Amino acid sequence: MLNAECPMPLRLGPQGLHKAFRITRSAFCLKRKKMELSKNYIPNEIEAKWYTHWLDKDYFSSKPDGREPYTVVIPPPNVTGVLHMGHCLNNTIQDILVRRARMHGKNACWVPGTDHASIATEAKVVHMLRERGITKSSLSRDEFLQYAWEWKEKYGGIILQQLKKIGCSLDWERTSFTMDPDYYESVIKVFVSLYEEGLIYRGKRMINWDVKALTALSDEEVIRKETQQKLYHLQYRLENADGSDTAEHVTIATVRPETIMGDTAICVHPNDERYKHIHGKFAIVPLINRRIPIITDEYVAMDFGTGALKVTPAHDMNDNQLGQKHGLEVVDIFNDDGTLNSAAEIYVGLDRFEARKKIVVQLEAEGYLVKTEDYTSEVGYSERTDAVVEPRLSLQWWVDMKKLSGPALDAVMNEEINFHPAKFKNLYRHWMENIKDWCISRQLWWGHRIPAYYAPDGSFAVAVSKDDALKQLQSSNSSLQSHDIRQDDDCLDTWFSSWLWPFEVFKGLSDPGNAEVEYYYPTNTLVTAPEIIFFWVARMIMAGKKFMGEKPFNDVYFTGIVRDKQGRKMSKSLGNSPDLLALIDQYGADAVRFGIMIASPAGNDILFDESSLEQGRNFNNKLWNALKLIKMWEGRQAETTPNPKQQTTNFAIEWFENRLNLVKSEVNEMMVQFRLSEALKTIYSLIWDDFCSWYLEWIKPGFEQPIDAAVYQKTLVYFEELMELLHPFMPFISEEIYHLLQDRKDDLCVKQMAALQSFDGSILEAGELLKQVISALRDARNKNQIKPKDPIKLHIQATAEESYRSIENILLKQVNAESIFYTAETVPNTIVVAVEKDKFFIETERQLDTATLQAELLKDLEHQKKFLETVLKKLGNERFVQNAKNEVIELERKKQADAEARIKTILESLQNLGE
RNA sequence: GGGAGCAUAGCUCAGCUGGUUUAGAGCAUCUGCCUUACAAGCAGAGGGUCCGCGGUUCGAACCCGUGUGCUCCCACCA
Repeated sequence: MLNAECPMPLRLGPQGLHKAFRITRSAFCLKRKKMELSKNYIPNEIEAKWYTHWLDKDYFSSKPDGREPYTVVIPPPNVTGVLHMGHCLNNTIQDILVRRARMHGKNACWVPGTDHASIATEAKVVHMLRERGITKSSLSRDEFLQYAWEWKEKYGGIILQQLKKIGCSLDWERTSFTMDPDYYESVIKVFVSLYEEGLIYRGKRMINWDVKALTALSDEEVIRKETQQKLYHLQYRLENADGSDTAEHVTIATVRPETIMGDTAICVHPNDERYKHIHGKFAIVPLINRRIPIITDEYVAMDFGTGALKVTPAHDMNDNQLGQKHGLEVVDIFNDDGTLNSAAEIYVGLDRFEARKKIVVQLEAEGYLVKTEDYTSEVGYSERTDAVVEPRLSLQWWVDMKKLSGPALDAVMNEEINFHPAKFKNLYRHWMENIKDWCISRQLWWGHRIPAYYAPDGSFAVAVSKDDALKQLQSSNSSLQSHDIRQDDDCLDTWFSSWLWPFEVFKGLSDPGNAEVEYYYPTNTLVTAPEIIFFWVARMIMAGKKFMGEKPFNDVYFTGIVRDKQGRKMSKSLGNSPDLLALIDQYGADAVRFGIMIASPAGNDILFDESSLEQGRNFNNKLWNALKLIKMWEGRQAETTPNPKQQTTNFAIEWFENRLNLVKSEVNEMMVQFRLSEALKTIYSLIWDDFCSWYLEWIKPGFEQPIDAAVYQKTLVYFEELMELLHPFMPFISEEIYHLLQDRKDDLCVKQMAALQSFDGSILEAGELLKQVISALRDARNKNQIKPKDPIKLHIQATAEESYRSIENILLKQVNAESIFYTAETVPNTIVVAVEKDKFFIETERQLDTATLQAELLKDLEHQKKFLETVLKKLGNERFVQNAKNEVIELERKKQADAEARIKTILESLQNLGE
């Protein structure tokens, strides 16, 4: 395996990598002077060299000017993040769009940055402190934050450095962070203004509680997973209203027996015949003997479990609603960390799942457990800590989403913002139409602290500063002093800052109307994963509309989710996520970019397979070898002389030039439609098939022969143009080849692409015909076991002889013919090959295997006859002839003529064989 | 329970507005080549009930209906 040693350490701090690039580059330049082109392409040094060069030249930095901007803001990765496949896909796509825009005269601006990721970062810091023997609870808020910033400065943002390895052309001077001072200020401003408008409120509601992170979670942060559980059937003794024993029982089914101490009712369906006789009675909660009422509600499903439901308003979303409806008592039996509190009366201090085990044992021992069933249902887990989420009643801050969602929904539905692929519009609409209020408070220290200030009497004020808050509070209590009031301890949900990202990176809120935001906003394209369409995309649209009065972007490109070969999502816990940096070292960044792009149309999940990286590496190598071939000709140019071979090479040039123009238009069209992988495929095939396999072979001079100087110069131009097309996708090798082809002072990275040119269809057709002829003749050689080295004599019976005379040279070497003759008659004892209306007779020394040939011909004849039949049937159909478009009918006539000609040839050939 | 999407070669996928479709590409397979750019390569080949069924149409991989299978999203049946 070719695994060149990495010239630089893999993981470096923020400054290290750039430095490493510089050192490598100078070493490389020294070596370069006497360097021959290596056998295979070796990417590592070349990639480091060019990235440094581009940075030195400041190509990625953007300032407002007279050009049209092309703006992309990076979806800010977590500051704790490490580059993985998803990032690689996402950022490669952005880089392709940005580089292409840069080469098309736009002022391309791609803004990098990171997200403070409150839960993830706080968890990392807590972990780091624990290793040093420090507990969070022993620290003051300020002390903790000091450690957190220390951690952020030291380890945070590694991912941004890693993006350089894959070639991302980000404007590094614009690197933003969601907790930069200006940004922080804007987040607070937004909170205050939404509060003043009545769109933010404080309320006690059921929330999703993360018992590990000790914080509330928004609905979107809860992952529901199918979980194997047990459904326990528990018997509750019944009492009459007067307290006398009925000697009856009611059996309920529950998956959470540890919550029975929080039960405050048992509920049955009012129409359930089985339970009508117990309406109005009371049940006794086992183990703790609390007396609770039997209530009725249509909410209960009669056909599930036993049809009787225990109601625990403190620990279940539905039970809470039932509780409110029926005025039930709320008994909260859990502490913050998921252990039982004194309200539980028993097993106090024990973890909820430990308590469950013990309670089940006790219930069974005391005869309350009548049945246990296996049961699978969806359980909520914290996205960040994977703890089972505990529904909990709690006082939190909320955003009223109803008013914000309207304009954001419209913007997408009326295509002011375009989704690619459009299918995500439905998903978006569904969510927006059923939107719920957003819980934005988090019980964390790392993040934007909620700007609410409390007076000792519990009243509070929301303001951008403590002083402002004090003034507000003093209006009702003039004796209040600054030291009397206390700021809310909680932080805001991370998304409450990232929803401002597309404009706040240009200080759209902290410095309203500044020249930058006026120029760059709204941004052009957002590239992101469909997973965060609600978390982020929807909220950015709301924020853009609300705070800037304008959409945040024109287009949203949704990538697929990168999965492993078995279709599983890549995740840390599965360990199926490959080490991206190791892959880059092994295959090269261009190959990785190629591999991940070649099979990933917008919105389709991609099954990651290393073989596509191999394909990318092989493509690099192909390019490298084409370069070597052309470089061999550099010193062997001959002045143009009028000789018969001239015409041949003219044809090749003319054909490729037209082909290039055609493909350029095609690629352009695909790029406009965001069909990136198709565009890459098209370029790949243009280079490998048309340029290398056909064009270069057609113009290739004989062994140690000179090449026509004009042809050579044209070839350089074509190769450069191919590199131009390829550059956005594979920036490193294309830049390298651009410079190795000729001594260029400019750089491909900022080269402006020429306007599209028209192409001549008839030349392209002639080229296709030539390819067909060559392939057919080669196939005939193969089938007749003519060794590649054995030359043939070729007889051509053509409708237009001249067209072959002008390309004789190409034909001679492509099919290894020693001579070409033209004939009007069938040539006996030859292999006959028909292409369109022309016939080719291969004369060879070799004994022909007539039996095999005959069998082949008969098979073909059969096929052609069948085909002709279907065509004739179609043409015989009056309604077809009446209704179909003229071109379609013409085409069918052509098919008919071709098939008939072909059948005739086959018959002649069979006759020829018989002789 | 509600919604969305997908089903094309052994595998991964293209196939945009129904007609250049006699359905393509890469990988894998087979045959022949170490031809002085490239064996990480070259020249070829084989391989398909376009998930089943029904319909619309002169014409369907494509549109409609239906069945089956898979995936994802949303939702409070303990």
